[in-house]
Amino acid sequence: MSTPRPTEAELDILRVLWGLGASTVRQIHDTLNAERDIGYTTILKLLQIMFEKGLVARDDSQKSHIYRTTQKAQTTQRQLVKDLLKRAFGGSTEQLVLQALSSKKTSKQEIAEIRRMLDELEGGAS
Amino acid sequence: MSTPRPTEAELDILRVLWGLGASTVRQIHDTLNAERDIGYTTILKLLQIMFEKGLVARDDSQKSHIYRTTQKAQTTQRQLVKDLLKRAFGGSTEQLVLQALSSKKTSKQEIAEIRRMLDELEGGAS
DNA sequence: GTCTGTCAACGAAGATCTTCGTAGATGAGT
DNA sequence: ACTCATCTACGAAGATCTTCGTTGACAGAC
Repeated sequence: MSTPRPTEAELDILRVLWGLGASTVRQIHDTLNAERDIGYTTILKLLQIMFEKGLVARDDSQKSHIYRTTQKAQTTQRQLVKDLLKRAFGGSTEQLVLQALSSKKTSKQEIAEIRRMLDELEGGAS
Repeated sequence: MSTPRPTEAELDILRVLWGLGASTVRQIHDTLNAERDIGYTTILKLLQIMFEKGLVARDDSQKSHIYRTTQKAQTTQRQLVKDLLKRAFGGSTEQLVLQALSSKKTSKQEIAEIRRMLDELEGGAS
């Protein structure tokens, strides 16, 4: 039983948690509310739903419960990429990478970084 | 007024249209129904909705209307990648590329292909 | 001209997602 | 003990998405 794919609003919250680490509803709301108008109880409700889905865990030993992700950012991100790869690119990794690189101006530094990753990947794997 | 992001079911249909080119509802249904059980009228309804959204155009000069995409596959794919980049990766292209490459075993050939793309990208752009 | 199969149009039910108001609990300060 | 601020829990409304049944149009076969 794996965790389901997060919805859009849920992903917003996960993104905040990846940035802040374990947080209270208040902290998450403050962060997210700076980007877009959103009610406190909306965040709370979402976290409760995410808790039921297993997307987050919580420590309720304090009055203000503390939420944290159950999956590493990498794991969730990889799943999302895998989905997109299958649903939109028919599994063609290089097409996805191509669009990723051309969807945004990519700096020479980033390109060098990616080259390094390719080297590692080629060196290590089959 | 740009076209909205396709939903999951809509993307299934776009993927078929990218593969087949302009098609009738029947053709799309036959293709998609081979993958998963789905009613004919479901496809029809989706195409009508997609038509209203501007995701597809249609030629209704024949009894069987013929649908085609209004955007090139590349355009839609790039938009989807851009969204994912922003929503899940905080804009870090290299993280996305990294996850793309490690989400599936990537062949040496694919890696070489990607290297070539990097060369081109670096040659042309800033 | 009637029957049969195929088609588009329409409406609607059910699921899921998003959002928030309200109510009730709890702890801090006075 | 009372009040105020803060917190969780709950329910529900509205939006969107997904799916398909039904209906009526139409064309070809007989």
